[in-house]
Amino acid sequence: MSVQERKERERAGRERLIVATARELAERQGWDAVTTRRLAERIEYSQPVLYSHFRGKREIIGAVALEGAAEMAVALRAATSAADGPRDRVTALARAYLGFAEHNPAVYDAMFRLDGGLAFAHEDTPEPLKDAFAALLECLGEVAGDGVHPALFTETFWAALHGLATLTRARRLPPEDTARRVELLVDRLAVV
Amino acid sequence: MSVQERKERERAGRERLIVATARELAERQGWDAVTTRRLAERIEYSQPVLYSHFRGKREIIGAVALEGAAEMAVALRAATSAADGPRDRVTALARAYLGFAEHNPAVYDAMFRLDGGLAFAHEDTPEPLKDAFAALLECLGEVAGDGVHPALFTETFWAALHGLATLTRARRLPPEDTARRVELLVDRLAVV
DNA sequence: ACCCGATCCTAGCAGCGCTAGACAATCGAG
DNA sequence: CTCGATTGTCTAGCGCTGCTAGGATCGGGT
Repeated sequence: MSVQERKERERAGRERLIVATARELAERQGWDAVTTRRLAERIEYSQPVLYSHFRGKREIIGAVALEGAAEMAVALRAATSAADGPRDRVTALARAYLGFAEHNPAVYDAMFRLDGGLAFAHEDTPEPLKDAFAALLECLGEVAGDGVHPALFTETFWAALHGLATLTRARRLPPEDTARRVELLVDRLAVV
Repeated sequence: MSVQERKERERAGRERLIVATARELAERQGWDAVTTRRLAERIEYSQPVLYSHFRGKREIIGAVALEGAAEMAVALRAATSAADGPRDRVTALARAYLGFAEHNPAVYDAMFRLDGGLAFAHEDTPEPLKDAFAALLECLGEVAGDGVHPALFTETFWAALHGLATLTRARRLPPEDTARRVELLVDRLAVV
């Protein structure tokens, strides 16, 4: 029995290695550089091994996305819990969100830009994604204002942050004024 | 001399054909389906002909993006000019923007999600892109509010719309509540 | 009528995601 | 301890991608 357990542990370890390697490679050289061949070479196995863990490249992206979602949830909660008062909490949340997107662009892409084969806004959405949204909701629900559904407010605020994150990184927006845009967003959207 | 002119006309016509075909194919089957081979086959020329007009696939995407930007500017101005009062104008603008993104997803992707090799937020940004931003600015500058730079306000509002457009289309947001999210956005962001 | 330059196509390169089938290592039964 | 079955891994290859070198062909100018 322990032989089987050891094998399963090794398998799980290798799966983590695949995800971590894919993430690192994507973060360093972009997702285009994450090819099954390169990935296989880095983990020192042949290509088909990847397909014994994941159905394809899509699912690897999805795995990175889930890992990222869990980390983002932690980062957001850490930022909000360190701030006093609803307004400062929202500002801290927004900064933490954009900071995460800026410092983990490949992970952010895996979560929200690429197709990782994950379900969103469903009952069968994976737990880490629901939890990341919950982290947003916990903070933003406080400032939705009267007569506005907290989830709807959260979605809208999130969309605004997502727009800032993606347009800035795609050089569609000059990065210098990000702080002022965030300030404007918080000032106008949050009811305190 | 007229021979040369005829040839140039024919060349220009073929270039338009390439762009239109790429756009149609992308709109119908997604950008992944727009391969140089398929594109060449549809215009009834061989692949290398594409490269005598554009440096590569990237530039073809860029050409579609420019065409789309011009159309979007027209659509936005048409929507705003049909509305009375700043508030209704902003609502109309937001709806027109999201409508354009929804009905021309491939063109929208070419403009804002894919790399078409175009410069943004620069002095050497192509004219159609600057003009599309100008169309936003004309309407949104009115409602920036005191002490807020119109361009900064426009960028922020635009980012929010972009976030809604992309997250909705990527199924990250349920599409039913789009209208309410827009209403919330206009209510809170625009100063009337 | 001929030549020469412009124009276009055939063929091919390296790399992609993914998989069939061969091969080796390991396990359980006799 | 040996043998067959199972499991795990690799080599090789398919059809596709974006892109390009080099040869053929066509048409205008002399």
